[in-house]
Amino acid sequence: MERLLHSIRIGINDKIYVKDPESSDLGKRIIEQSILMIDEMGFESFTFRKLGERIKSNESSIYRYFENKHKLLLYLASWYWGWLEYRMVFATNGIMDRKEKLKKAIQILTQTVEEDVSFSHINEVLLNKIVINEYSKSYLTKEVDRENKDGYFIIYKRLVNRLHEMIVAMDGNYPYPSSLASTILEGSLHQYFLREHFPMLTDCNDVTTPTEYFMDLAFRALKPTVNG
Amino acid sequence: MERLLHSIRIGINDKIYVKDPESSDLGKRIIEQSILMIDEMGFESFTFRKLGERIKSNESSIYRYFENKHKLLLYLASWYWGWLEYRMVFATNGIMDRKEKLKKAIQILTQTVEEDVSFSHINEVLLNKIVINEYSKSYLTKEVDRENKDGYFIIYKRLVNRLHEMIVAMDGNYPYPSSLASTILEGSLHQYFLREHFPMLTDCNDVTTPTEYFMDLAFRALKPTVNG
DNA sequence: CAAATATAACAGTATTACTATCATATATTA
DNA sequence: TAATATATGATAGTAATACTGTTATATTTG
Repeated sequence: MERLLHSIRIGINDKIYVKDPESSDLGKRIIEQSILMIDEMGFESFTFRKLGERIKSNESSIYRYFENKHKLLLYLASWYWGWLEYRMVFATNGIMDRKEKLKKAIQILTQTVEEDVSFSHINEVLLNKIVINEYSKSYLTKEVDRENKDGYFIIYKRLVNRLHEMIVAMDGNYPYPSSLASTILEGSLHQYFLREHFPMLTDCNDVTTPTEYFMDLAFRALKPTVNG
Repeated sequence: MERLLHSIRIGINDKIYVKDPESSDLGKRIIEQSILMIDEMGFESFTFRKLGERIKSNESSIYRYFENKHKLLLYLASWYWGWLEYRMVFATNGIMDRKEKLKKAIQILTQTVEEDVSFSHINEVLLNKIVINEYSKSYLTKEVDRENKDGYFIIYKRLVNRLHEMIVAMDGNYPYPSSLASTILEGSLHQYFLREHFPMLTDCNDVTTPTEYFMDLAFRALKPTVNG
């Protein structure tokens, strides 16, 4: 599993980038260091000029990979969701019991990436933090409909849909499977954020995880459908 | 009720502004027109220069009310949550039955502001749209802990806490009342956003509302506590 | 009417988010 | 190996942003 993950390639919509960052050493350094820098200074303070200084490359060279930092964020987010999707599909693959399958999916999707599983240039632990702190900014824009049309959110949508399908498989009578799926994914990012910055607004802490909360919530809401 | 709402004043942390915008005609025009402009062009494209042109005032005059547009957003958001809090407290005030009280609270908090109830310079319908599209940006920053310490999010926190208390009152055994409260508030903003831009990711549409979804979810999760 | 205060007008600065041009290094292929 | 294509680097430049500062002119208040 570990080994497999090291060599997977996440298929990202090629409209997001100008030149594929996986195709060169400079491209990989752009990805690697932008993750470190966005984590350190936040997306607002992060600029291509600063990134250029950091990787000892030129600002204009970075523009040859990404039109702007917004597109870079879309790339990082797509990679993250693609990576999570892969892990989820892999982990739930052999499970026949629908409840167990959904359980495993929720576990993978709402868990933090605790240990650094990365072998490559991408640090998934930091990328997870970036998604918690910055992902909303990638779609809360006036361009969201055009960018959605261009397929920039396709991996995220596919992931929500996979969860939706597992919910329907377990309880075909539940009336809000899509909303529950999107609530679990978005809500878990939010609970992690609250745990860090607004502990009064969450029950999640060192001992209780967002995973436990959403696992409990989902199975209070869902009742197994008797298979036909 | 309508009349009362027209004359209420939301008590907003005076560190958020340099000069109280409620204290002058220019201040009110800043609030009034910034709501219209942020709704039209989005928070990123909105600038004090443009606002100055629109209200035929000077950029530097606007800076005498708000340090920057981020603080203005915090002001608008605080006003919105304060207004919602007022409506919720008012609407649930006389209700003795704990389940009915919580129901009413969830209804007020997750409903859109359908009709323009505004009498004053604040358009609550547009403000609700702004909160859906921009609120996350007010706290997803590197300054969140300092700003939280300075009390910039106090009204929102109080609102989540009120909902938390109603949840506990109805079901004292439920283990995640804070998380459920924050999920309902944040999640309903998210479901409204999805309904508008990612309809595949939600079951909410013209006939099904986020209110129905969260009402159903909350009461699947909670079971009345037998009063002692 | 005088004094205080609020607002307007204008200028100026550092930074951002790019775009453009040209030079040079490296890789490819003929 | 020379010619050529491609990638990257260095440098300059532009319009816009996010302010700050100064001075002039209204408007309010005592």
